[in-house]
Amino acid sequence: MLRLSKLTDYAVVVLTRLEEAEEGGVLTAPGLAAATGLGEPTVSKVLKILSHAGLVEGRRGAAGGYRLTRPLEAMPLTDVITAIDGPIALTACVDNAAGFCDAEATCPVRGRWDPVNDAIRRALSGISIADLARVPAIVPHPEVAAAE
Amino acid sequence: MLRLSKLTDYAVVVLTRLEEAEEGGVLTAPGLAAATGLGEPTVSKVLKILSHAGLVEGRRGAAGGYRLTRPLEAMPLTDVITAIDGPIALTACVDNAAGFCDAEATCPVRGRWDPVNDAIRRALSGISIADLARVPAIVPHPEVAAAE
DNA sequence: GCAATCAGGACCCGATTGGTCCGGATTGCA
DNA sequence: TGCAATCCGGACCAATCGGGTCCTGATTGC
Repeated sequence: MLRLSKLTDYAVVVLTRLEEAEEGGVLTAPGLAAATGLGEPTVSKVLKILSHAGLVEGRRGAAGGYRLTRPLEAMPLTDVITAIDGPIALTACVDNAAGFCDAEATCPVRGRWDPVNDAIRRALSGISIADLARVPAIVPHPEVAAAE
Repeated sequence: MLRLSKLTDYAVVVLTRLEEAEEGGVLTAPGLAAATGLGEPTVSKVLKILSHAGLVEGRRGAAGGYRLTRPLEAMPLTDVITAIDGPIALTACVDNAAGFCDAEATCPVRGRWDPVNDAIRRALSGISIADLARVPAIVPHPEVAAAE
């Protein structure tokens, strides 16, 4: 798998749409939901998480909404993943997260994945949300273009 | 998260142990289970998957067991991950896997994660199981060494 | 004062994973 | 030739986790 959560996927979409439509103003959660085609509660949830992480800024009140705190080019993908999926670590038993294992003595994988985590972290840190945003992203359906 | 399954973790352990103890012979699944401290059915399951992927070779019969088909140095981590967790792809909607989305027109993330998948794939392909095996792996417990 | 919006949490449902077990096939040995 | 040991393949169940929804409160502008 190595799959990250759908929320992260949604986050990228929302962030992209935020930068597209932002013209000095703010966008509301329902507005973003309509623009992205996602459910309103889900979009709201994503925005709340992103706001918590400082990637977007929420403004309450009648004319409230959300606003980017930084341009997407200055927003590495790792920030979004970390915000939503937590720290980047492939296994449950990472450096300092564990602390209690039923069989710590016999557990043969302690700390072993660190280089892997590091490699992934490095690979991801070179990608910004802007890099994902400018991908064409609308390609003809693969099954149509090249039916397998 | 970005977490991969525990089975992959176990696989690395089993493979490492397999190379350690192998001296031209084979190791049985129960033997490996005892050596790794994992459950016998689980080890058996891992070995079956690895055998399916061609990473190990199972020999039936009375003096049967499992044997590595290649040295761990020639076994990239991606092979193990692919064998157990399936193809490396971060989202459900990857290049050719989808084909049917309820809202394909409004889905704004189509094919967007490809560069990310590629980056991760590249980062992981440079790591072999041997690289993980030779990590000290037994460090003093983090909570003891540096209580947070 | 009212309406609109964000903020935070609780909650439930579904899916995926982890783990176990069983019967069958194959091989070596007595 | 029979037996025992082992792998092989599948089905099966329980549990954890993530996805998604909803509700109530706090804040702000009109």
